Amino acid sequence: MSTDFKPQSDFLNVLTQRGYIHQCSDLEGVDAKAKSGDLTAYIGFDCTARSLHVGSLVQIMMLHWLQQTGGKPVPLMGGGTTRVGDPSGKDESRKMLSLDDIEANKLGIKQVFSKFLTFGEGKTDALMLDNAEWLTTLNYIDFLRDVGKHFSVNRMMSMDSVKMRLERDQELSFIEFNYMCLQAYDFVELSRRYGVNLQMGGSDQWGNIVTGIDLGRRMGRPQLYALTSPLLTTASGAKMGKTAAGAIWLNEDMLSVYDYWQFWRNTEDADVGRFLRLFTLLPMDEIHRLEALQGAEINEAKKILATQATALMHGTEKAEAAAETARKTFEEGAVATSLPTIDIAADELRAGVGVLGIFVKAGLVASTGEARRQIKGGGLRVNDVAIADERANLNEANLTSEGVVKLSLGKKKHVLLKPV
RNA sequence: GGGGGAAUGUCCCGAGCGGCAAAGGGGGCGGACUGUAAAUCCGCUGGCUUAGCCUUCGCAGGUUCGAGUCCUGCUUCCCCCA
Repeated sequence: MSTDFKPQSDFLNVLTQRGYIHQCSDLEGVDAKAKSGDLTAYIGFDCTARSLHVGSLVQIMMLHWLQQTGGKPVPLMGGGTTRVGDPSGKDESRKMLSLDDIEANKLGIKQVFSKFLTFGEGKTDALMLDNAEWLTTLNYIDFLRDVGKHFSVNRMMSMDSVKMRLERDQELSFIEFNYMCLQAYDFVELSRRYGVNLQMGGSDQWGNIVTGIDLGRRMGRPQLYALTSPLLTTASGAKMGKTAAGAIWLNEDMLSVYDYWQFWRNTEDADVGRFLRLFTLLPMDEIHRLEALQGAEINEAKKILATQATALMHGTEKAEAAAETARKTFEEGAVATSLPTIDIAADELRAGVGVLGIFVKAGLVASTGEARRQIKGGGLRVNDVAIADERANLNEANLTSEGVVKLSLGKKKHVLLKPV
């Protein structure tokens, strides 16, 4: 982003200081709107999974700050656009989701917003919308006549995302063009119906958003604005929140609070400051203090990051419980009974169960084959003792004084086995 | 419409004289070292009831003791000519 701009509004001040801004179509324009309390911004969320993951968290936080600084946030469910599918950045087209799946996903995704936004009828109350509201009733011919005539294919061809595909001889399907048009139309429709004047999103959405601004101008809407956040990667270049174990989901039924806390606790040193700004509400001077910590001391900052970020999502109580579980597990080496737990029938345990199967059941390894391999590499432990023999059995003798068996993969992943 | 190429381990990229569970990367997981970090080094990276068995190289057939590899047809993608 341009550097010498000095925002007047609280909104842009916060976003600038905390590093949320990658590109903006008109900083002065957005600033003026924000200052006059006249800023209504939306962000679209695809309904492709039952839960959003940390990749969407930057966007959610932007909506949060907008509301805190006097603007009106509008999370938009892509109930309509998900039926088409956004092919940007994909090398093969996404498989089509059934309407039932999309509905179910929508319900799952919605939950999370109430934790970050206040909904209601007031001026700065958040508004939850779904583009199925206007997209599903769209008539193709009408759409082409009223909206389609405003799209300049010439202009769309010159967009980076499109140009890149063409230059690389990569497939660019017709559906992708349509997705762009629908998203642009969303912006205009939101402007008409709800007075939305700003669309935010990840940096990969820039082209789509600007197309919307252009369409708004052609269709006689008041000036619309675009603001994107940087694409989040870790300091070592990996995509945020993607691990082999799975995405870092926001919904508790997809990822336990403890694992969510652990995700933040394991932040790389170089990311701590950035993440504190983006994913906590801590004041800036506190963040400056924390990110200045050196060496092992930075672990204190990581714990604060983890607890703060987890508290935003799951509440302070659960966040602190997760922090305490981690403290017992890692700092005391004790068995914290609050670790993720699976049940086993007491009779079954009495009879003895094979160690391979039980690690699979605990979800620590994907197959007995992987369990075997991990045992060879010294990666599986029972009550903190590495398993030497893959044919070993567990029985009541393995119960700790807490009445559980602690199963571990590596040094960080633990599951308790509890007889019932 | 004609001609030429491509599809490989269900994360990706990619080698593969008829003997192949299939080279090599990346990514991931584990071990060592650390600070639950990074970097580095080492191991692993189809499934199972594991001295063995089963399933994998776009799809369907065929040749062969034996096919990722050869033949035929099909599908999809790319390039060149029209």
